[in-house]
Amino acid sequence: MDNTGIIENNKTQMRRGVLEYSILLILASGDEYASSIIQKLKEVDIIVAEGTTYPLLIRLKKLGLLTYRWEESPQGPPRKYYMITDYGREQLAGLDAAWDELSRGIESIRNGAKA
Amino acid sequence: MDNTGIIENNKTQMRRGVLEYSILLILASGDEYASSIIQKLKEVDIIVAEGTTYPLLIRLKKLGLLTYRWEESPQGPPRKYYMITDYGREQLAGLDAAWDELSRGIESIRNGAKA
DNA sequence: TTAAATACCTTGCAACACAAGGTACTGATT
DNA sequence: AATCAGTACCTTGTGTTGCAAGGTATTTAA
Repeated sequence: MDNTGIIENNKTQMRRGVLEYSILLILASGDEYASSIIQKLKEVDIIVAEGTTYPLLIRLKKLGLLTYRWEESPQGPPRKYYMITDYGREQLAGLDAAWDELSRGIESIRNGAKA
Repeated sequence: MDNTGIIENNKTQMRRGVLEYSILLILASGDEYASSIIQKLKEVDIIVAEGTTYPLLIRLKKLGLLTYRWEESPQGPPRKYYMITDYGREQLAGLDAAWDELSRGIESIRNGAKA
């Protein structure tokens, strides 16, 4: 049995849960296009694939959390800059709370587990 | 559009990522049976359904992270007490690291987002 | 024997991350 | 003008898995 398999699989699982949150957080501080979002996430070790990101951005747009505008690129095809909406900021506040709650929950179990 | 829908859905998503981790953490500090695990998770606001827990425990057992023993109950049917294995403890260490990494990642984005 | 409480488990559905594959624009090199 | 490399967008198919709903079994008490 491959030891790293379970861990790797679970890291993926953990990431899944916070992906939307992470993306909203990034966009809350400035507009970005898909590739730059992926890059920024990679920088903080939250690795995400293109095939995950594009559908997710489209979903968030449909939900009204994001909009976008096209912008010329210095090199290559135009970029789709995503922007967070007011509604998106509202929801982000809720996600902040959800993350805090989850963190507290895990910390509680962790400390309890030290017994 | 229902405001709470997105948040609720996302809380579920976040929970998903840490469920295996949470269960291993709980079992690391003592043997428990399914219903008591669910109860303990509820106490720290990590709500999980039976239909999620039973298949998950079975999966973790198949992976060799857990084993179980039957034990009589003071009331009602016998209980299946799950126990973490040595291998499970090894993997748990990896999950601890994964959780820390994820937390750090989110905190980084969050702080960056305050700009 | 019926009911309530506890505990176990399965089935079917829906959500969703990802690998792989595809399209299209730009600028540089042949 | 044709080709290639780099960048950027997007879709399809597959597999995993959380959950609601429904089901089985044991014990105790009325």
